[in-house]
Amino acid sequence: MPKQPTPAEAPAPKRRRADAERSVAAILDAALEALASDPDSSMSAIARRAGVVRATIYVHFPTRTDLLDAVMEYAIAQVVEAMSGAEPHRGRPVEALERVLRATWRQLAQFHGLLALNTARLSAEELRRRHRPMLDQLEPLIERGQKQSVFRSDLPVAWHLAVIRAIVHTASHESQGGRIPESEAEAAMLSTAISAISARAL
Amino acid sequence: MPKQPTPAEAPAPKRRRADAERSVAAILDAALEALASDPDSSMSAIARRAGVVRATIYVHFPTRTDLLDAVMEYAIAQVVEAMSGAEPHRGRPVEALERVLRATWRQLAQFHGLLALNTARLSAEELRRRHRPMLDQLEPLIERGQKQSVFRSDLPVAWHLAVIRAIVHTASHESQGGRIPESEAEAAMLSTAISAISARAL
DNA sequence: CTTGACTCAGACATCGTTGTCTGATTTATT
DNA sequence: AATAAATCAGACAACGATGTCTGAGTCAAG
Repeated sequence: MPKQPTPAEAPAPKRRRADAERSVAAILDAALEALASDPDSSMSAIARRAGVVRATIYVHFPTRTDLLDAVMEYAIAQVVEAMSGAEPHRGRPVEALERVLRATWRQLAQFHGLLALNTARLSAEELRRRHRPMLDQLEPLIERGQKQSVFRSDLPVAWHLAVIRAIVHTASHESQGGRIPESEAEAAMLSTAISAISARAL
Repeated sequence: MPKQPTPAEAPAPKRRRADAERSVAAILDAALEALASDPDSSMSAIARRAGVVRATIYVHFPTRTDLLDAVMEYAIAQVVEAMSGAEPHRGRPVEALERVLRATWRQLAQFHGLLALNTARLSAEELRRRHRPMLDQLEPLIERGQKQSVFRSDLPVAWHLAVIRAIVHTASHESQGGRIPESEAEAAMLSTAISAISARAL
């Protein structure tokens, strides 16, 4: 399947003016912020935050659902990039996990609110499908740790992944609520995550 | 402070007809179910599920917010009752924790959706204040475990509580999504929760 | 500089939801 | 059986959100 005659880049082959490109970016960023703090943010609110008129959003995203999908893809791409940048494959599993989580957790925290949104509007399967890219970054790492008997093997990988996700979100939640400072939250998250999935006798 | 001249029971001193009592109960139950599956359920939807006309809800709950508050109080009361029924104070900390979680987690799962609702409409502090009764059931248990060096003392109790809550929710989520059967989810939840908060050398 | 793409300002119809009200009917209580 | 309480059925206004449209103005690219 070689290149089509149309000189299309991979995802959005539309040729837009630099102008429009900026608008889309602004809208995406604004939507991310707005929806993270309130998943029911209206199009007006998003437009206002983006410094744009509401109708402009509809030029680029025909419907609210389309915008939501785009925002989700945008957010996940950012997280995946941060994760893979932390090289999950390198070094001993425990250290690799710490490295990845450290690099990721603040970002995940930022997008925390989006989860609520998506659990509401998407089926569980669909949601899982879209989160896949993030899990794919961690899954081999966990499996590697299991093979080395560093992580518990009596529980499925999927469970470990779910637990780690939950602990990361907990840390962001507790720190965002001012219950514990960010640095302590990070430390607590790391050590609890390790504890939770580590095999008994180290 | 002895009894007031008015023969008032503790919470709701209103003298209602048996009739109305049933309606309120039906509405509360319906709202619980409806909101758990969709936090944005409309009054119509709730009324329909309760086998009642929408106007009837407004007879007992002047506004949507009032209903939401009542539902939340109702749900929390149920959970607290289940928890205290499991006698958190009795026996060794690890076993007591297992007992309490086992008795509670399915119920908590049922109300899982309400959390999303309340995080949206309430401030973090207010939310925390209302969840207090549930935490109060667990807190002494965790502290007891820490004093016996069974649970980690290098992390605050509040953190342990948050982690436990997160793990329970994760279990309910994974099992509800059909990723693992309920019994396995329960086992995984228990053993992970213990792992997460236990001190290193048992 | 000229053209076409893009944005703005503001209006509009449509829809669903909340909250109120009325009058007729049923039901619990005594 | 009589009385008061509660529900029903259905209408209503008010509101906010989505999505569409128009016409005028602005900006990037050739």
